[in-house]
Amino acid sequence: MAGATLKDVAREANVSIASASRAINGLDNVAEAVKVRVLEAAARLRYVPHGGARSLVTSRTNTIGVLLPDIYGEFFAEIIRGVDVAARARGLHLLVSGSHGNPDEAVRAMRAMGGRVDGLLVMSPFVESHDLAAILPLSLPVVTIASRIGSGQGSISVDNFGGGVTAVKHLLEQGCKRLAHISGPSHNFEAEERKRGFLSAVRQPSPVVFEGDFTEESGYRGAKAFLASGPLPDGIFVANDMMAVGCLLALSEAGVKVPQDVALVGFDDIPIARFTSPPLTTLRVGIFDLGRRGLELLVAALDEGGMQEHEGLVVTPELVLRDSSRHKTG
Amino acid sequence: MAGATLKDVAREANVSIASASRAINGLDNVAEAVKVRVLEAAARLRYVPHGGARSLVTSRTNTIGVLLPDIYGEFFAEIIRGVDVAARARGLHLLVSGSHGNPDEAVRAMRAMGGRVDGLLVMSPFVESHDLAAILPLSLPVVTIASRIGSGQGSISVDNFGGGVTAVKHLLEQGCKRLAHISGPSHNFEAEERKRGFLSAVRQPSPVVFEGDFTEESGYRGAKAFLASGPLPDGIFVANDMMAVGCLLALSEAGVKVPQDVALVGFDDIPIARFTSPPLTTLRVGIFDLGRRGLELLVAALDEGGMQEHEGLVVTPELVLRDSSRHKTG
DNA sequence: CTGAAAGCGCTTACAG
DNA sequence: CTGAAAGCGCTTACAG
Repeated sequence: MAGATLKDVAREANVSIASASRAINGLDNVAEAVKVRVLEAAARLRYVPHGGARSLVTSRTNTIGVLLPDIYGEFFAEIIRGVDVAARARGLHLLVSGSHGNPDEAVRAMRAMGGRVDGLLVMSPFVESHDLAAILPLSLPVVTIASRIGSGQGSISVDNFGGGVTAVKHLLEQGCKRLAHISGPSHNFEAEERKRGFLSAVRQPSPVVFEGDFTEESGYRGAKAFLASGPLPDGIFVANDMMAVGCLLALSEAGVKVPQDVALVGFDDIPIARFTSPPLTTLRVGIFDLGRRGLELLVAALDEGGMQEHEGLVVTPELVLRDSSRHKTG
Repeated sequence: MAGATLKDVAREANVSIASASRAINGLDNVAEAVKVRVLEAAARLRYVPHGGARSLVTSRTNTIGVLLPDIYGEFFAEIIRGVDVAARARGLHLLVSGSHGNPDEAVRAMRAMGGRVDGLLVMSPFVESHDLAAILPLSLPVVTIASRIGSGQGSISVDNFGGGVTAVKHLLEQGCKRLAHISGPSHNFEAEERKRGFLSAVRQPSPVVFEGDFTEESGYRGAKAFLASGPLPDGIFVANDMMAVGCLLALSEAGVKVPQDVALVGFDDIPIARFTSPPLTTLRVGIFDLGRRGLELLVAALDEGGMQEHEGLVVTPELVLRDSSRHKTG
């Protein structure tokens, strides 16, 4: 009832607990007969090794902590999936903590994970370098994904600025003259970078920017705002696909044709993007790969003993051309 | 460098490790002065308690294992979010393992988690009761979410059959005469239940059923198939919203009007559902709540010592009425 | 190939 | 309020 221990298995198999341990762990310095007897005993007793005891003596938890922000939906899921697949391939467990709405919560979560993981994968727009430094044991490798801080043993980030520039250039090439932007929330680092890219590439005196919050609804409101005020833009760069979907709906309700009247470029290439009407031109970041490569970077750091500095990896978003931006008014 | 231990903290604070332990854990049988000194020493040394050692002696890991199938997207993310929020409120950690494409993998993952968690939250269409029984220590409480097995210390499931019935009844009330169904993959338990509900409620000799796989693309193909063969149905129950989105696109490309020509009902109420054109009538299951309540059920089982049997909780999907089904040909 | 023993870092009666 | 000591379940030199 209370869970069999290695001692129980050893007794049942008539061997020492040292031999039992070796058999369970598949070491080769065990007689075949002993191995068989131990494994059978273990199965009979439903023996499950106590991970804590093991990690106490090996000083390895084989667990990676994953700290996520309070982002919902596809993006979140894809990152985890990438991390998860890569972790399983290496026999690593994942201790996940998500939904941190503010820096304090995130820091508390990191603290709580500290003693149970070999390394940390942090994806949080909140956590600052000095928070990390204050809270973690010196020896815990940290890799950040798409976060503000670039410290730790490595980082993977997305060139959001470059993505914004690419979007604008593309719209200009399509012949758009009056560009507008629906941005993400201003406290979000990635959102700010995309906006900065937009502003730096746009060739207009004072381009219209509507601040959304990455939800479909705010995209809807953004388009409504454009429709209500002044001349309608003929090209909109929307900071994520979710908002672009809301934007499409508002435009379609207003009888505005996409891309004939207004060309649209989103960001993320969420699965739904190719199924909107018209399909959405967008900037794709391999989200799954972001997670996968983040974990790989962390594992590399662990293998090296943890203290090497790695350069930040920067992933460039790729323009995925679909009908929502085939403008060509010219 | 190698991480400070409680012994280091005790030495630094000039107290016994017993007192240090008490101070760190906030017990009240410690002199205020000692408490302060210990906490300061801990901060100075960046002390982080070793979770394994702690769980070894308390026989509590304060960690819940979460086993997920290889479902992507919203659903997955929302479940985790619900579980995560509820877990954090109780100071519990989450050990997550996802993307299990087959029973063996799922069972292996459960085994691996066994010795590191206080209980298991299983969401998998694959795992059977006898798998559980064979693999887990007798004492590990298990709660299943939306899974085939209803054993363990409790289960939360969705009345998928009832949802299918509700969808059909609604379509019939709208005046639809020729119903069709786009189903999920046949190896999926939930998909089968929805189809069974559809078939049992539909009043037609041999209703058309297209087997999809829960992706937008298969919904698209399903609609194409209906368009290509025989008389077009005037009402379609699509087994999830993702496929319904693909379905909408195919219909719109073919110039078929929704809901005038064909009424549509989806399943899930994913965020995008209210932003399709027309907005999608669908069956909503509070996915977040499914996760939250699953964790709560598990915690209750833990508190009771783990061995109580609980009844299965069944959540009834709720019809969310939107324009895609306002048919009224009559 | 095998076993006795030390020790990983912690908590918790127990005695004071 | 405090400390010395036992022990949680495991792995790993070490000696045989």
